[in-house]
Amino acid sequence: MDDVKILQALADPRRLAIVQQLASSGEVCACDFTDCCGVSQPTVSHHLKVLREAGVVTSERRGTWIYYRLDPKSAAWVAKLGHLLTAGAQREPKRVATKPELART
Amino acid sequence: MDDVKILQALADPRRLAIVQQLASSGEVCACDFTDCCGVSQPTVSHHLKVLREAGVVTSERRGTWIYYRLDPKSAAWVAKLGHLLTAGAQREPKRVATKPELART
DNA sequence: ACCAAATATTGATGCTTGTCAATATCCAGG
DNA sequence: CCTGGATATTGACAAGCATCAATATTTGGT
Repeated sequence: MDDVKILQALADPRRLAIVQQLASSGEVCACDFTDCCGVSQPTVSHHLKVLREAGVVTSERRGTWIYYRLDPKSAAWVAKLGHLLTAGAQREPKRVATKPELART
Repeated sequence: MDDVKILQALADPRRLAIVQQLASSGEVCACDFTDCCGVSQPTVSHHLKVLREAGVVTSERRGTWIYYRLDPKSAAWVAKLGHLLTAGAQREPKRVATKPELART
């Protein structure tokens, strides 16, 4: 599970919309994303592929339709990153010399 | 604060490295990122600009040096997204007909 | 076996982005 | 006010990416 791949997958307006719809619905048919994104079918297919290969979503075929849902592992990773950042944002600056060798005398 | 902008800012190996170093150190001088990223000084400056304009980091000038830290607001937003995704990943599929108008008879 | 609907792939195109060399700007000290 | 170090900007280039039209593939039903 590549860290940057997950962020790259989320860093697109259509894909973020897809992911947000998945988060609220739990499971969505691929054909329903065409409306949500206002973009052609091949483009939706492309975006779903990016999300799939990044491990953000999983797909399950049921008949002609393919249903998508969020992958818990990458979701957990994003949450972990969120905690890391919020913790880091509150941290007191390490006074352990950011740049010791160049410190003015 | 643009949602996608934040993710786009984080979705780069160098910038993620910068952000992670900030998370662990709390505050870092701009000059220290040159080593960490293995990339030229103008490129580091460019990445810091992207992070700044996305609201991911804040900068404070002290003499010749400029110190960077994480912005709590965007950090909180990432955490919120993480929670949204983890919650959505566990949700039971809405049985509220994903595609009612096309349902087979 | 054939048809229709859902999804995927291909190929082409225009836009965005990461990178660097060169140069410019800002700041503290002498 | 000039010099040296830190950071920013500019310009150029290559690589990546989102998008679509056209086409291919898969699947269930008849």
